[in-house]
Order: sequence, then C-alpha cells, then structure tokens
Amino acid sequence: MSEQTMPTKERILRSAGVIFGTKGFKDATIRKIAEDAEVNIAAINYHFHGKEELYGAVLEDVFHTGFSRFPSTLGLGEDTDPELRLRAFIRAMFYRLQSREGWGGMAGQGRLIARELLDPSPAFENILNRYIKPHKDLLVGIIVDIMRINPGPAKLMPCALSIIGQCIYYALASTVIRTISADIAPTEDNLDQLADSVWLFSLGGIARIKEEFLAPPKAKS
Amino acid sequence: MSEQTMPTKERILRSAGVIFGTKGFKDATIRKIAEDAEVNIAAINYHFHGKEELYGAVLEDVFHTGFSRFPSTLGLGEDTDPELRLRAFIRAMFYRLQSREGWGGMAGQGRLIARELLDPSPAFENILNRYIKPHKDLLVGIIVDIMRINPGPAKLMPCALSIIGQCIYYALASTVIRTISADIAPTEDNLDQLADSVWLFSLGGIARIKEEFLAPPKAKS
DNA sequence: GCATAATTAAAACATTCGTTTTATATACTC
DNA sequence: GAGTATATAAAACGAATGTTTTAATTATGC
Repeated sequence: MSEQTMPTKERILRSAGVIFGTKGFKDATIRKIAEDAEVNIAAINYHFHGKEELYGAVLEDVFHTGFSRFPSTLGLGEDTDPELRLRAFIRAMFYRLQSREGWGGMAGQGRLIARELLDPSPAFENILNRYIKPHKDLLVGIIVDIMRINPGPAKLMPCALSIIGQCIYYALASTVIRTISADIAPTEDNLDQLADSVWLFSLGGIARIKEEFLAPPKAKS
Repeated sequence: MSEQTMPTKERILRSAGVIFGTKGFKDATIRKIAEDAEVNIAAINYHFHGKEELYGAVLEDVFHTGFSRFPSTLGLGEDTDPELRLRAFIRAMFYRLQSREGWGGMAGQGRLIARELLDPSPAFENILNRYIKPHKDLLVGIIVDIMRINPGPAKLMPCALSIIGQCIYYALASTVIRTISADIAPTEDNLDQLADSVWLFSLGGIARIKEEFLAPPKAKS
C-alpha cells in the first residue's frame, strides 16, 4: 500500500506519530501533520475529534504496534534460562524504542514514550495499566528467577528501575550521546550490541544487589 | 532576602526556572513567569532579550548552581577508594537532580535537564562542553580506577551511560514511578537510599563488564 | 537639584494555532 | 438514479502568546 493509496486516517496516524514523537505534543501542529500526511486540516478533526484525541490514538498505536511486534519474551518460553529471558526483555525494549522497523520510518517512538514519562498525558493512564505495569511485573519475575530468591519489592523495584532506566536513557539522550561520542550512539546496526552491554551490566547489578541482601555488610561507612 | 526585596532580575530567574522545569519551554509562557515573579511582562524582555535568552540564562543558572553546590566529588580527594568516589558521584547526581535545596523550592531542575536531553536547545552546546563532558570524563576515570584496568572507550562508555541513565531515569520518570509504586518514588528523604541502590547495582555492573572483558565467553549463543 | 539613564508599567501588534463553519465532492442505499 | 451519509476542501474565527511601543517612574551622576 503506497503513500497515496493508504487510507487518509492511516496516513494521518503515521505522520502524527512521527511529528508528535520528534517535536512533542505542544510543538507539533495540526497544520504540519496535515501537510506531512498530504491531507486537509479538517480531515484530522473529522476522523479524530481534535488534537488531543489524535494524540491519544497515536499513543495507543505506538504501544500496540511496539508490543505486538516485539513482545517482551521475544518468543522465549517460561522455562528458558532466566538470564536469557532478561536478555530478550532488554533487546525487545531496545527494538521497540529505537528500531525503525514496523513503524514505517517512525524515528521518534522512543522519544514519544520518554515524553510521556516526563509529562504524562490524560491518555497515559490506560497505557500504564495495560502495557507498562504488566511489563514491569514480567521484569520483576525474571529478576526473581535470576536471583533464585525473592528479596521483596524494596529490593526488586530499584533493580527493575535500574534496568528500565538504562534502556530508556539510550532513547532519551540519543541526540546528546551522538554528539559526545558518535560511535556509541544507538543506530539500527548496533542495537544488539548496546542491548547486550546493558544486559551484562544488569546481570552484574542484580548479582550485587542479591549478595548485599544475603550478607549485609556490618562495617562500611 | 525575601520575595519582595530580591532584585527583579533574580525573581524572574527563579520563577522561570520553576516554570520552565515543570512545563517545558513551549508550554511555559512569559505571562505566567511574569505573574509568578510579580513582575511586568516588559521587565522580562528588558533584562533578558526575549524568551529564548531567558531560557538560556535559566539553564546556565541551573547547571552552575547544581554543580557548585553539589560537586561530583562531594569533597572526596583523588586518593579516596574509587568505589566510594563512585558513590559520591551518584549521590551528587541525585542531589543535583532531585534535591530541593539551594534552588528555593525549585522542583523541576531535574526535569529541565531531562528535557534538554530530549530536545537540546541552542544554549545547550555550551553546557555540554563546560559541564557534561568533564562530568563524563570524571566518571570514566572512576570506572577505570575501580576496574584497575582500562578496557578502552568501547567498554567504558556503555558503563558510564548505564550509570548516568539510572540517575536520570529517576528524575525523568518520578511522576510515573510514584503512581506505580509510591514507596519507591524519590523524595527528599530517601535520596541517599535510592542513590546507594544505584551505586551497588553499578558496582556489580562494572565488575561484570570487566569480567567479560578479561574472559570473553567462547560458547554462548 | 536637575538632566540623563535605567527600570517598570500598560497597551497594542502581529503571528500562530486549534477549531469551526460552510461548501463541494464522493460513496453507498434503496 | 435520486437521496442520504460520508469524506474532503477552503476559509474564517477566536483565543493565546512573544514581542514591540509608548509612557511613566525611579535611580544615578554631576
């Protein structure tokens, strides 16, 4: 389905995804989206009822597409080595956040999600319950399996946040990372490599947190 | 110096810091800043030459104040145990990003920095060279000292990004973290605790990266 | 103490943007 | 094939916003 034969509604959704992602809600204008989608302004307010609802639809679409195409297990069964399941989890996050695939040139879905974390929109609460919370629970389950004990949420949650934080940061700061050291910036080609670096780092982190939980040090200022 | 005796220029800078931080550049309006600072609109365009330049001044002020009050060493000498220097580095980041201290109720400096990482402003290039790059170099130095070997930038940079990413993420996503599990969300009281969790996690991560560098596994799919 | 510069105040301007309205075209139903 | 619903197009509206202008006020230097 080419650019022109694609139904208007879809074209709008595509363009809106790119523009909302790269410029943010406030900076993205209906006019620019309409121009990019080669669609009249009124068509946007016809199919969606306004800017806000369009944004909600984009958000839903981004999460739905991302989690459909790159499920957090990447197809691995529950019986797989939990360390490999963690690797799949992290890789899936990298793909979702940074891969170009499946979103037709959409270069900004990772940034769109980062924006939501900064300034959650009204539409985000649904996303939170339907995607993010289960996603977090899955990760916590993997960590427990890796540790082979359950140290309780007070230890597990920071672990999970540390892992997710690394992944999000690469998407958030990709622009700045590129100017600081271009060779380490995430591209389509080194995603696996970066993801695996985060994976190894996290395996070490998890081990250390477990160790500290089992044998809390007496004397360490 | 009370609210009213403070010079106009400073009052503007304070209010602008809060409002830019919490709402972002585009969403923050000159009128709201003027109202909050109890200052006429024209005074803003008189002292600063416009919205953009005001923003630049705020950014400079945030970084200057942050790094002055919380230097990355927290006073520790070069001869200190590098693991403790890492702890200081991470704590300083948490204080800078999330502490209320020293910025008169400024609740959003961490978010302001996260916004810059997402959409760097023209004023950011200076900040990058004068604050962020040296900051990164310091961190890399600490990591080398902890590892006691230098595995080269291809291994060091991801380590540094993983550490910084964790810190930034807590600031970026504090709102969402709070709704997911309120007890782990960063507050003024548990900053040390969270920072130390990131510290331990990172120590484990560094160890693991080093280990993998020294003895790369032959057979691991 | 006055003249000049620095600062603050109020109003007006020009632009941008989301939305609405009105008109036209296309598709579908009976 | 007429009539109705659906979809697109063009223009206009109204609100918000950054900036400028013009006037008034305050501080400063001699």
